[in-house]
Amino acid sequence: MSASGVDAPASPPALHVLLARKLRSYDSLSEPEIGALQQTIEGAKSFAAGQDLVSEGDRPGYSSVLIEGWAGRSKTLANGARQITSIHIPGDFVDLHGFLLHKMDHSVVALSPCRIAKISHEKLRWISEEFPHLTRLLWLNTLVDAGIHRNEIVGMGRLPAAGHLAQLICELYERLRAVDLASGYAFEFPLSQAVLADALGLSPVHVNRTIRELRERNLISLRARTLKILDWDKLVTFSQFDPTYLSQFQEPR
Amino acid sequence: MSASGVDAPASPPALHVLLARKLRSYDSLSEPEIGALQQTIEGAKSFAAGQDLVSEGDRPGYSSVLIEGWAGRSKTLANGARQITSIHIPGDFVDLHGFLLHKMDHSVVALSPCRIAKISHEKLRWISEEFPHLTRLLWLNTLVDAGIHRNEIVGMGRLPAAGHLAQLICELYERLRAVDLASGYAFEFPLSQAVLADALGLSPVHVNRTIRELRERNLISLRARTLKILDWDKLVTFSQFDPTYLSQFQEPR
DNA sequence: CGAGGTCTTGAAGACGATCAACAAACGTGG
DNA sequence: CCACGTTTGTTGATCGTCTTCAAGACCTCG
Repeated sequence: MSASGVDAPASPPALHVLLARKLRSYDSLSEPEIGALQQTIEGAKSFAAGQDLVSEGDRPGYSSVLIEGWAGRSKTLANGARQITSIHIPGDFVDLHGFLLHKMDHSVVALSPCRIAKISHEKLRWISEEFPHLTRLLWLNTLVDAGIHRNEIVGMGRLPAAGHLAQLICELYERLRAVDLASGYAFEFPLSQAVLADALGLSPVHVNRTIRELRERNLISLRARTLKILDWDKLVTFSQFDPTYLSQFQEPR
Repeated sequence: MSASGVDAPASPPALHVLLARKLRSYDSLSEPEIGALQQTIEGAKSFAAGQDLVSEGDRPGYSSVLIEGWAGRSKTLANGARQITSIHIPGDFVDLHGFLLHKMDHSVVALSPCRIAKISHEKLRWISEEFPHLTRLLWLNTLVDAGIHRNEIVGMGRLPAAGHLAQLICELYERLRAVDLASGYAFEFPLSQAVLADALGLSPVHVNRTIRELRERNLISLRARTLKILDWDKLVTFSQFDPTYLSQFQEPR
């Protein structure tokens, strides 16, 4: 992992800090709730880019939180085509839904070198029995995922490629900022154009041309795995991005 | 769950029956849980096709369960284009996520004449404090919605129009069967081609041609708002439909 | 029976896919 | 540190799917 020009923290924060920060963006946490989270954490595990953290059809006994790196939820079709349904960044619970869904309806794949920590489903069940408020925040976390999915559907169905890509960039920026992984309007962007194509439902060639369009419009720069948003307001207007669905505002829940 | 093979019931079932049936497809319910559901029900309300049950930006104090008719979650863009992110049928909680999201990130629109019942968020909170197992089933209900969204993303991103439509038909059939709204392989299908276009992210003209393709392949017939699946196995193969994500099997949750 | 919505079809055009070739960047071992 | 192979990015040409525009048929319901 390279030391980049972007000001990533010297060492990644502990899981419960990362997770607590995320849940706190929805509502404040009590001491016992933080303690409960802390207790549930199990050891970290590393994955190389391209590896499956979880595979379609699995029935994992735990859920995983990303500590470092990016991951994606992906489905692969008979002809080998892959669709990434959502992209995940540090602090994201990549398969919290596995707790109740049991059988995974998709894979979770490392899109860059990743480190995760686990929370057993047994302990999640304990939380759901003993900590209703914390449970609601975990539930909310999965509801935000669903909101991300809905936005993706709108992007795929009704936006042209450039608008769709711009929207994804806006969303990732807001989410990265919420976990302190952006410096100014720049952030590390570890995805190849081929991966981006699988996320957007486009061909790699067209992703290349779509990025060029955003460059030529002076909306972004992307080079050496660093993405810079050159004009946030114009990018938001261009993509019709509305961050409501991310629910990044504290309210009693 | 054995299909009775009979026509739709003469009068629609009471809300708590419909909802209990749905949640029971995930796991069995205790008497107190059924009692709790029963207590939370508030009066029914009717909507004409095209009306909003809930509008984007609303902060409703209750969530709605469809008793009769079809509804859709929809977002509208600046140019007036509409994208329906999911279609809902009787027994579906159309905006359970509003309980924790608070501000609606999309509208819910009646796609046919609808009747709904309400459950106040206050009572949902009470359930989440007092009935952890029932809460997990409600949570699961929203997770299945997210799975439906993910499947839609795959359909939009990586399937041709005909495959995508076929997939949607397979999904709707399975969901309708689960609430006894299919007789054999036929069911009432109240959507116009224009509405279907907004759900699939296509133009109405192309939806027309796509339906024709499925007809010509002898996969479906669609006439007088009645859809018949002529060859289930071929339709499943053609659309690569895999119902895992619907989680319609009982397990301890 | 008329009117509006819905369905159907044709023709032309746009957006994105595919195929092919090459350039640039990266990483690994010598 | 350079050489070399592999992955990633870039560009052009052609093709196909889906969109748009337009017109007419059909259906449904007052």
